[in-house]
Amino acid sequence: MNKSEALSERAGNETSDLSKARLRAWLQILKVSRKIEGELREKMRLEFGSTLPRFDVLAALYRERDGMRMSELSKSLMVSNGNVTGIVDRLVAEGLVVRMPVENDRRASIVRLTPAGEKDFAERALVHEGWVSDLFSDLSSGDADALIRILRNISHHNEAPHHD
Amino acid sequence: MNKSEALSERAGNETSDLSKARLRAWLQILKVSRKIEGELREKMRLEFGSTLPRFDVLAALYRERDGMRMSELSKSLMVSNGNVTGIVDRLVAEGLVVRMPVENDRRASIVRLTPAGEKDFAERALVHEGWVSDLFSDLSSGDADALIRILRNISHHNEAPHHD
DNA sequence: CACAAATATTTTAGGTTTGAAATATTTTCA
DNA sequence: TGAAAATATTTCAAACCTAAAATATTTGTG
Repeated sequence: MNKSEALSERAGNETSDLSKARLRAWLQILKVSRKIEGELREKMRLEFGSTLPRFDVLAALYRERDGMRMSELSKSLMVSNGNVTGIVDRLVAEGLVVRMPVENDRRASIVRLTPAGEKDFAERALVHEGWVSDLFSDLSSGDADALIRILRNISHHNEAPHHD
Repeated sequence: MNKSEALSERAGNETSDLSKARLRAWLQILKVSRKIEGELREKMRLEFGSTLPRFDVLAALYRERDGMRMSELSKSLMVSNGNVTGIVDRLVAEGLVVRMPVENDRRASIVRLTPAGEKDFAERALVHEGWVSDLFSDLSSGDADALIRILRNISHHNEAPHHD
């Protein structure tokens, strides 16, 4: 705790100005992220008859054309294992991804895009980028860079400590 | 569209550098917001045996001590009506809020904190602010202000148009 | 007044999400 | 080798969340 923080602390449970500024920042992040997510969810539903979580899975698989394990997928998306199971099930039912067995490990399976999945995602990704750019049309190039820099700092500090 | 944007547009569906910067900014917002939300969810569960959505409802009601209608609550939290019904049901079961009839309008009801709800929330809010400040401990006062300014711009641009 | 339109909320169906338990398989090591 | 530990995934129960339909009530209008 630095000097000005220490000075502003009192008995009884008051909190510092810095702490309050950080709380405001967090609430603002939450507000923007909910608003944008809601807009994108609606567009996704109306234009593609699909959902954001499915789009996220397709995006991850599009970056790894040889496919990913379920566990890699859930780690990359930062959601639980059980969650990915259901989303992949639906994408399989839609014919956009397939599950393939892994040589020498019958516990695991590799998920990858079908040709239809690749084609659909490529189209959707372009449209999606346009939506985002529209929703952020007040964000200048400089502010975008500043935003990314500040948020990366926060991300890095909260990076999950990896086991060796 | 400004000159450099126009110059970087091509036939066929390429997108501008600015559009890509905005997309990166959005993905970074999403990443931070998921990470922080996950951390807070876990702390909320372990320390209070509760959840973020319930905390959010309590927070809204703490700001409006005379209570709010279900519709005001869902508008303020930016979630659907039906969603709030379930969360309030659970808070009622826990004894933290009550539903009261509205004079002259039997369709509506006012939700407000019980004394136990006020007491519990006041305690939790202090702890919560501490968690947030820790999670954002790399965020300087200046960066917090910059972040808030930039995000407010985005919020305002995407403000729901109100009906008169 | 009657009755259509508007409003406030709940209910419903379908999907997303978590954490924990269950299942299946592989690896480790005594 | 063979039991225990570790790993990969699915299943499960409970909660959250949305959009749309249903219910109940109030308001506006001919």
